[in-house]
Amino acid sequence: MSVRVRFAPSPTGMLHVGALRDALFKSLFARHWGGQNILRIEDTDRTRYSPESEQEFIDTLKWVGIEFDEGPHIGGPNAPYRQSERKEAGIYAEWIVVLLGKGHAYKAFDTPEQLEEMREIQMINKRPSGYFGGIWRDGSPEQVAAAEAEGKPFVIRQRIPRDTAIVIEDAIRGRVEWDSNTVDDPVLIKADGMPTYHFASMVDDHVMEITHIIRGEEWLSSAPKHACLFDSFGWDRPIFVHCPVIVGTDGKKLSKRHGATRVLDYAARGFLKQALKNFIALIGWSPGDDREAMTEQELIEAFDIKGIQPSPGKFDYEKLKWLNGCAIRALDPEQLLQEIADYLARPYTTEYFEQLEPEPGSPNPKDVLRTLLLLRTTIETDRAYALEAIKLEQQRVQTLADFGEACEFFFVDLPPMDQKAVDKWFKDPVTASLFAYLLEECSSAYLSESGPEVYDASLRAFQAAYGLEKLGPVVHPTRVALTGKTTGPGLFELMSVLGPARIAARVERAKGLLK
RNA sequence: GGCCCGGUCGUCUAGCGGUUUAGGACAUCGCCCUUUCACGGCGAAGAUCGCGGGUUCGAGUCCCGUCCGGGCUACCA
Repeated sequence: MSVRVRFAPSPTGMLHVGALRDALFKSLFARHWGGQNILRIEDTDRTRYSPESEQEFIDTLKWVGIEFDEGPHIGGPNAPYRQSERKEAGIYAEWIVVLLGKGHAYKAFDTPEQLEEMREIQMINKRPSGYFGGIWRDGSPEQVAAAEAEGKPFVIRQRIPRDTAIVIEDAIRGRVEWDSNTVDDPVLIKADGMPTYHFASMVDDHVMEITHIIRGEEWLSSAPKHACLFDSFGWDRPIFVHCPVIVGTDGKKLSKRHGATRVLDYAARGFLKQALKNFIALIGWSPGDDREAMTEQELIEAFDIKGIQPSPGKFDYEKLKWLNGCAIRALDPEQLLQEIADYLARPYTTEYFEQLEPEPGSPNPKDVLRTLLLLRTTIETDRAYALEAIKLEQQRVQTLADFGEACEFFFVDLPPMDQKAVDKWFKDPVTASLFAYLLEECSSAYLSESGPEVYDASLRAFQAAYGLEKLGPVVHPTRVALTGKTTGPGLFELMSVLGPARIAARVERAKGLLK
């Protein structure tokens, strides 16, 4: 039998990195075994469901390149794939009748107040809290009929067997056992007729022939209920795989406090989908050897449940950046340029920086946005020039967003000058001669189509002519004059890309700044 | 309160009773490369494997206890 897994999110907000990890593991697992990956929307809680959120889930999944073989957006043999629609189709009603008939479920007419009081008493008595009986679990048919005749609202609960052990064999944690007397009777059908997760999900997993229930460890405590439900129906249990979760640096569940958790924000910050997936896969999973930077194909080939760690992992932003830098360097320049163009074409990229609050220690979002828009314009108007600039910066950035700031000096007429750099490098008397020399060189025809080696030779000729011991006094003032900064690509390479006209204009301006 | 899960360098991890002076990676520091910043290369520092008992000739690896952390304990998922 082929492997079948499902990503079954409840679209109640943004798609965060924890959900992405969940989806990624399943996708990798399905691809590894040549099985099917199914998308199912769990929207049985109508008060929390939002269609915008569902759209965000689909958009995000599309961006990261996690694909499904069946789902609400593409259909499939098990349609519909939204639980609200499956409810309308009568799927859950049909199965609850079966369960009721077998005596594994029962109607309970307790009021919320009664349940609340029950739990309080249980806590005080140091007993497991939850619904273990009351009058309805063992209510007589007459009592039930009477309550129904009165029109009292009711829920349908699962009848968990008592005085026995419930054992599951988890693929990551091994054998886990519960005393069934500590497992309460969960609600299967709510008073409004909607199924709960416990019921809808398990019924769907069976109907859709899911072979592995891969989910976060927060579900482990409900696993005995789910296992019992399969047993009650007489269905084969799928393999349970309870994955560790991703937590924030404080060890708590990832939330807004830990910085960005929305996957689309990572896209907007200029992370490559392959780097993000690579990084996310490495939290809680390892190929078993020392490999870290891996391609999609390598991840699929290496992915295995045996490599999943039982303990939760923290999200290390620094390592993500490193991996992203590796991914950028792995691209050939043409691909990279296309990647950048796509990145800049996405509306959310600009939107993100527009609404981002400035933070001390990181570049001002306004500046990032400005330089990014400049890069976009240049790619549109002078693609070849933009490509040359990007080639030179490819080795020194970590995110796509970094290209804006890094390439800025290539694209503006006169780059903004770093005053400290000017103060440091424009005071040597020889600098005036250097600038004069550069202007003269630029007016010579031979420089117009020159490569880096020609600029190299030209500057070294100046060094020799003035008997300078080191190249520094030549290189540094020139760099500041041309880029406004003390850091950046190799000077000769950058000069070759700028060309004599731009060089001349910048040197001319720099002359005016000399001490 | 109850039930369950987890615990190896700051972080992600390798380890599946002996080849371990516990390996790799990120971050940190140093050196090299070099016109700068990066990239790359080399190296340093960093974990008595939460703690305490066992089992064993031998334990990070098995068992028990304990502590700490987390999850669940909804007519949420």
